[in-house]
Amino acid sequence: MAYNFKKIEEKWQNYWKQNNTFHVSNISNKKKFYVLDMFPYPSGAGLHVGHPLGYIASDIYSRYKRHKGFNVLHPQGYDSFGLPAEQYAIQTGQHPQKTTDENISRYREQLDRMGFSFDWSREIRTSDKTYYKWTQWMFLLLFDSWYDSNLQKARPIKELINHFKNKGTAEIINTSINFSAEEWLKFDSHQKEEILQEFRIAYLSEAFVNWCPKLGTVLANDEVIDGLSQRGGYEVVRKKMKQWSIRISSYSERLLKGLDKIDWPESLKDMQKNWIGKSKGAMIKFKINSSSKSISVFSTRPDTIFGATFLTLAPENELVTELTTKENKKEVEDYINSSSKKSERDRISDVKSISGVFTGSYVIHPFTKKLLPIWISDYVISTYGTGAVMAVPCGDARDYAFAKHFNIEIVNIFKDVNIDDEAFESKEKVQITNSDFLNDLDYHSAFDMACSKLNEISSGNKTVNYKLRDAVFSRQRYWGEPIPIYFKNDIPQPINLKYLPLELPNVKNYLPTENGDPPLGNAQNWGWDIEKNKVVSKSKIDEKKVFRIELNTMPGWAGSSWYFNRYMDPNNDQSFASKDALKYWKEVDLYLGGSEHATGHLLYSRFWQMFLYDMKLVNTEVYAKKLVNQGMILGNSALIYRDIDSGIFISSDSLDDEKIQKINVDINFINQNNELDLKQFMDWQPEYLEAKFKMKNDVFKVEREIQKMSKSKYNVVNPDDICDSYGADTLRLYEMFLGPIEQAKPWNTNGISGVFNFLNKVWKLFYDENNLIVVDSEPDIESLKILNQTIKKINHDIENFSFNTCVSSLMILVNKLTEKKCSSSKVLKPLSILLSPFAPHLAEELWFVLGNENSIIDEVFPEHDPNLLIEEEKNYPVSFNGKLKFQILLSNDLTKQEVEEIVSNHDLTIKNLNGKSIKKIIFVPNKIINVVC
RNA sequence: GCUCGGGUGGUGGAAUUGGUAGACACGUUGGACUUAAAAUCCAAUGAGCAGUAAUGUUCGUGCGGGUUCAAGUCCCGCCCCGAGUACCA
Repeated sequence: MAYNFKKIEEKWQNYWKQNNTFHVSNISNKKKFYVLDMFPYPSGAGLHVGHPLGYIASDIYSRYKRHKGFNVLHPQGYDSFGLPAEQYAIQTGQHPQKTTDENISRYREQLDRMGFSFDWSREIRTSDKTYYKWTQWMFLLLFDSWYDSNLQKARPIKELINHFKNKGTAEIINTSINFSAEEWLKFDSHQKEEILQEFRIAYLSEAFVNWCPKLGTVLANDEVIDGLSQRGGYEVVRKKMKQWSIRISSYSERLLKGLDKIDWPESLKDMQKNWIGKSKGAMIKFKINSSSKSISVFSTRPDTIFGATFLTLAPENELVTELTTKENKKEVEDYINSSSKKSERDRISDVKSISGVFTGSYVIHPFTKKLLPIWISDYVISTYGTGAVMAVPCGDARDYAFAKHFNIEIVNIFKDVNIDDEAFESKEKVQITNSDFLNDLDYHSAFDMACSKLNEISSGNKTVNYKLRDAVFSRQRYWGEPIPIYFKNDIPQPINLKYLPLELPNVKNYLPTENGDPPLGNAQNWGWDIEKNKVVSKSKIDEKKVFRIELNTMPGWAGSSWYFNRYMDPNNDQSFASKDALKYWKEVDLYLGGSEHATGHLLYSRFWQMFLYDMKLVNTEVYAKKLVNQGMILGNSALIYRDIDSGIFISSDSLDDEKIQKINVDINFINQNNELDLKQFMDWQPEYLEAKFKMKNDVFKVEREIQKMSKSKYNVVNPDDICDSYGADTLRLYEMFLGPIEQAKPWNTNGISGVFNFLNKVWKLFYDENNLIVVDSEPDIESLKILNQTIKKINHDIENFSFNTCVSSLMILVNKLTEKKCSSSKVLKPLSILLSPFAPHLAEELWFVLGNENSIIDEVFPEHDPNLLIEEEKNYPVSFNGKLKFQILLSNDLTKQEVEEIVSNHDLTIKNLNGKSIKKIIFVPNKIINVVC
């Protein structure tokens, strides 16, 4: 009988479905274990081979834990709000809800084929109103909260208002606003709200966006390539807009400290640490020469203050207009204009070109009272520190280059250091000179001294700065959660929690309105009636009873920042999850997903959970104890060149000196010789219908590049074909066999037949051409030994998420059993269970043919018998330098004397006591001896 | 640019974390079975040199240095590739 994977897989998938095998209860006397995957965004391209990599790994672990006797929660859902569905809606006019639903059912079909042990009764979708109701609810909590820096936690805004009523801003730290209780009571509602906005965790502020004037819309960074829009290749500028933001920066210190409490990969923690970017330094105030104002600067090197010879401001700095003198006005405006066309990333990463412009104004050095010129340069970023830099050319490479370029004075404050050619950036082994009271001090003492002197003359103080910025929360998009806020006389008002969800309205057009409003501006019914407490027609807005509703929607990260809590109790409509459910499941025990989320989702969700914890809504501040990163499966992308000036597409082999933009095209349009099918390409998107090409010998070649597999890169490979020709079990094993899960790797199917052969070999241990050949007799000792070795190794390797080596071990075992013709049920039974997490369909079938009636999933995972694992000693000589040389590796129980005896004996061999019996092998005279004869 | 990874045969990758580099697969070559092919099974397979052969020997983990009796593994300096870089998810 042959291995019929199709029949087997169908049979067991149906069995699991009919028996609710993977349904998990919140009530159990077993220990709980929560295994979570990062839920997918249901893109139109379907599930690609990269998605299952993590899901297979987590499924193996979940099934393993279940075999070990845990009550395992292993849910799945969809992060179903997002940009691509909206872009598709713009192109086709179809409602994103419709395409999202279609994509989800496609995903579900694909997921079902792979035999995952998900409990689908707990499925969630972020775009479902029963889900986003709670996202909106949490947003309003953020709106109605402030961060108390004294207590280091979030508190209800009401408590702050009470505090203002009684004490004004007294005792409130980390704020620049000051008023008394009496003053507070006299403020009108506008003024009060303005002040509260400085404290609310969700607040309105001006922030920069990518604005494309030609398309009349805000673009995501992903839609901008080399400063031009991906669609059409138009100019994009940075423009200020009123935006909702989340004050995540107030949690900087806790987010940093919290890293110590979680078992996440060190590299990922490092990334978050650096992203939060804590640095110690000083806030230094420089008085402006020509006005009463001053410029505050954050510097990590207050010790070098006497080396400061100018100040540099970001072009966006609010003081720029005021500081610019008449003579410099045109130059400054031109400069600001040109830098608004550069992306922030380009500005920071371009270290080679030096640009800047003098404002014409000066500040006064707090100690020397010398005048320092104020310059503007776009390497200074408005969102880091104060958007102004104290430039010390002798101690900073960038300032040095800037000063040389513009002929600004350079003062050397480092004793015995030559700075003729470059700045001296080290803090170590140097004394300060030329610096008045800091002379002869080292870095640390000078740092402290400078800070205390600044404090004395009220020109600054020691401070800590974080790079982490508040998170912009508004999107000028349709397909996202509506923000449950209406505006009464321009004051944002929360919609009462009772009336959530605020449902996403229908619109005729998913593009921004003619006057530049977000797509929700197209909604007819988008007024909030405060008497009826419901949405009414916009035409009824009268600013008395009916008010306009916020037009922006929430970003993708809103719904994904708390979803792990929802799985615990997904159908609850009284709360986001019941207290009992939250208490039982508590937190995620194993979270599996890509490291590309390191500074996005994985930081936002930690913040969100901390906030919920502060609000006493969850029981733990840490939502995922352990995180394992799955490396990305990379795709082989195809890119074509577009001439920026003419818009003509250029074949990759006929590029001259054109300035080009690279565009990803669908890999399905490319043949084996990397040639593009022009017809398919032109039909692909409306804007390419009229495309013109520069070709060579009538063919158009593309460039190939390895990139992450993603719909936006059009390089997606589906797993369906592999399920069709080899089956899900083969796919599962193969994806694991490809390499360690943490490692990124390009997709290829070269070795898949090896894994398929393995499953066939397993099958042949049970069946010959016609019959079941399993026998009850005792197995031979060698088969038993290797079985026990494998059991030991697999237990160890699963716990360490080393699934690729598990597969290898299984292969070795099966090869051995085949060689030994071992068909004893005493070996095949444990083999089936070992196989179960990896190839669950086949394992179930084998378990069944061995005469068992119940699913294999609740069988106890085998433990090895230590008596069968006594290591054999291996003997072999080593030689080098033309002479025979022996290494004697000693076990701990050999004495020196015994060693000498062995050495003196000329009949030497080397004993390799194989790792287990001796832990560490160290050199002479302790445990290793080299002997030359 | 900055932060974090990675680089081992023709290919994917092993290597008990400093102790026999190349497990397990793929591919390739040869053989068995077959009229033939597919499938399956067996054998060889890092490169070079010597030898009919068993075998011996040199070189080999991106590049250049270093530490060590011993380095794929640790340290210093480079090169290349990937991810993220604050509105893709």
